[in-house]
Amino acid sequence: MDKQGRELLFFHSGDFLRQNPGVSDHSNDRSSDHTRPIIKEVDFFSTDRTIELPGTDQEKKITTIGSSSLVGSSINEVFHTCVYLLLTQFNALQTGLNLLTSSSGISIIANIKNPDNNELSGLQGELERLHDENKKLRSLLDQITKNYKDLQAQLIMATQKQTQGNRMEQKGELNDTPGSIMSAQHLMDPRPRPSVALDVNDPSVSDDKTQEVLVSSTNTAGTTSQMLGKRASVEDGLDQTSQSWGSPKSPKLEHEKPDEQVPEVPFRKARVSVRARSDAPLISDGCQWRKYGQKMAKGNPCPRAYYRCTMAVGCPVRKQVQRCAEDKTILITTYEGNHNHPLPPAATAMASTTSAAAAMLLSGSTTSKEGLSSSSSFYPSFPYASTMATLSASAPFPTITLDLTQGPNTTMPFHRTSPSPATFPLPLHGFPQLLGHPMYASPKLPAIPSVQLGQRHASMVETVTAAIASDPNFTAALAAAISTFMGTPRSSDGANNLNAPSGIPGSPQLPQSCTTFSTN
DNA sequence: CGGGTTTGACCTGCGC
DNA sequence: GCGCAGGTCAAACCCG
Repeated sequence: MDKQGRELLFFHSGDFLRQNPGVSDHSNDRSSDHTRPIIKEVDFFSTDRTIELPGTDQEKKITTIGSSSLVGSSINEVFHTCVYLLLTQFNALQTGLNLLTSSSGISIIANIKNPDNNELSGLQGELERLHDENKKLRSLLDQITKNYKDLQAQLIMATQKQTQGNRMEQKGELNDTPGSIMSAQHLMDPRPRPSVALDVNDPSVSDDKTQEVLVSSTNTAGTTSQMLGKRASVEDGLDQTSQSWGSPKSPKLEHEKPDEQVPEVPFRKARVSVRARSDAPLISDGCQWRKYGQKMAKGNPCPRAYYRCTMAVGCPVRKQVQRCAEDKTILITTYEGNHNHPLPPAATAMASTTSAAAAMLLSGSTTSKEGLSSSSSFYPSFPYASTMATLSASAPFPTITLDLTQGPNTTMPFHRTSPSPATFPLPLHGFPQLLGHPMYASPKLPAIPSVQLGQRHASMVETVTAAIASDPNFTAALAAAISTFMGTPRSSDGANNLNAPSGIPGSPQLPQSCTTFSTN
């Protein structure tokens, strides 16, 4: 069992774009350039990471990554490297620009107050130097963006190659499995590729024995991740005990479906816990749930209720609902599993959020185990990220906790009021990485029951765009990188992808990739 | 009567 | 091995 402790913090892009203490230190002390560390092993979840500054070393690093090592190393690792480099590069760059601007302003003021010619000339020289450096930084930013695009193209190519290789292996192992069309998301998954084809679009797939797998994989990449997780657990010899929510009863579940001959494979399942203030016994997430149990949990006077999804027979999704022992106004809803059925619009948001969060959790779990810490931040340089989404290290399952009960920023540009605080369909369809945004961290997350899905989706896109648009130069690269990291839509999903109201296959834009996420 | 809830029993994993 | 806690089952019950 992998009990690797982890804490994952989602970040608010706009926040970290504006703040970076580590870089500011550097900007004030240019002599520290030579001491900056070089990324030797990029760990997306590393907790002991120093933000680096733009410079030749990193340029070389990016060039190296962009030109080689794609084939030899895990695509996931490579991509993590890319994303991390982009983040760090831009972090440093952004801060550098801001500080330069600030420095320029100080220089001007100094000129007014001290009209000494020598000092004036010195300040002007400094100003020019700063301008030059500003230009360099901007060009570097352009280069980073370009490198990212190049790397993304290489990633796609490598993905295709690897997919082809997997098909060959799959044909060798399972003659009855159809060829699969795996998206980059699948290859982003750090786990080994499954030997079971997951192509749901293949019309030849009619075998009931594989239907559940196929259906599950149809809806989202999240399911694929979990299926891949199953495979990985077996191949790695890790986690031999069932880690599904129904772990003790999972064999029984198998018995309930005698014709279901998908092998029982233990796998790690990520949980997504949502903390929200609500007086209602349940949060309205759009799904239909049936309560199947209730227990008194230790250390909590409030009972824990167990629900399973009843929207489709055999849907593995379950959730636990329990009030916080410390604050009974806080309702803790923990989701696990992926829906194996189409979701109604109202349920898509939450399902996508939980799925994507879980996918991200699982995706990063194997690439940087050594860098994970139970008490450290995912992005220590993102000051607003704390308390937004954390990953529990003590939990038997990797669990992301999305804390919606507190927000660091009360100046919410997108705040909406709602007459019905009992429900809050999260408008986070596929944007789990933005859960750290103050908008979604409001103590009173608004419900938008009257808003049509399309409108909500559109406004959500705008919201997301605004949230990460602190710097337009970085928006495209970061959004594409993160969205791909979180899960690229399967362009082959076609009609099966009911959660993609307006998906644009192949586009690296954030909204498209996210719309295909569901809890499957 | 069908579907959902309640609740005690049971199973399983884990720590000591 | 034993006890505890988490999770699930399933019969009884409730409700529309």
